[in-house]
Amino acid sequence: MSKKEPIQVTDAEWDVMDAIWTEPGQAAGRIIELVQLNRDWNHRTIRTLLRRLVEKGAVEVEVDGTKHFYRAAIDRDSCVRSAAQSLSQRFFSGSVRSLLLHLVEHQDLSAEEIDELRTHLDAKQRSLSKKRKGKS
Amino acid sequence: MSKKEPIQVTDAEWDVMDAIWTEPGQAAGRIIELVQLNRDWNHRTIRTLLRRLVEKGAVEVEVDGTKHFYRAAIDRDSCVRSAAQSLSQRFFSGSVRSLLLHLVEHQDLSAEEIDELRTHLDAKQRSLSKKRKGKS
DNA sequence: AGCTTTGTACCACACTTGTAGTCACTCTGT
DNA sequence: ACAGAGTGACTACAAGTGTGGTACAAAGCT
Repeated sequence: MSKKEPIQVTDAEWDVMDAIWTEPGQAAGRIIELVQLNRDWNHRTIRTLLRRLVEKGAVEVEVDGTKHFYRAAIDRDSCVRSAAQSLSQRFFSGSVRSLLLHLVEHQDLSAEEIDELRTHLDAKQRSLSKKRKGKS
Repeated sequence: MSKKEPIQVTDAEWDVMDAIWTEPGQAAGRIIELVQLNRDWNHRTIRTLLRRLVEKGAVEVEVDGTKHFYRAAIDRDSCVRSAAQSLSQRFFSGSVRSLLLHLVEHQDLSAEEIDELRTHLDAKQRSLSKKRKGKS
């Protein structure tokens, strides 16, 4: 019975999460390096963000003597999923389908991207019907 | 040379935006009614949110004597678009295509939804190739 | 052994956000 | 004309965020 509320990660914190997802189990020094590839932040700032992520439960620490090693406690894919869900919640009263339709309609997609998407949809549909057959 | 930064609307404020998008050009009283259909907020709170939205430039006021009439200065579709973009920015280094692929892969879609999506993709692709032909 | 670097813990501070309260004015019904 | 309801401007205030400073211990270099 933990994490009922989905852990609210802020914008700045995402950049730290990214570093941790990229190289799990690193100490603060390395994480700071990684983050600083993208953001021009003081190492103090990044340490603070790390601490807050740990407090929030988004990141776990393994203490070894004096050093702390960090790894994500939340999975990247589920973060994407829940972000997408909150987006569709906000604009399409929860319908991911509507979100997808909107994106297809309003974002500029190249012909190749459309093709790729269709390929994936086909695969998805095949696996769906297979599952259905096997199930019922 | 205005609005370079995309106007940061907060969660609570979205609910007010929704009311304004639903019935544009209403006075505060009506907007408060609309918001209160969904949220149990004090009318003070909603007035504050309205004021902040005006300050941010997300909403425009037309003053008529003593009353103010509000209408959105930003378009709903572009809000969805930019939200989707910031989402793909965060998780897919800006690629909306990757976001779409991820959604198709990881969100549960029914067979009907997949069909619908494919139909839209087809239409999209047709209009694309038409445009390409007409252009170059 | 002492100084420098590295690392963690705690503190600071302004700005934003959620959630309202107060003041002052106007409109409306009696 | 006055009381009460509606409306807008300004104020409040705690929690959350972005950004970084201080203090102090351990580790490593000279």
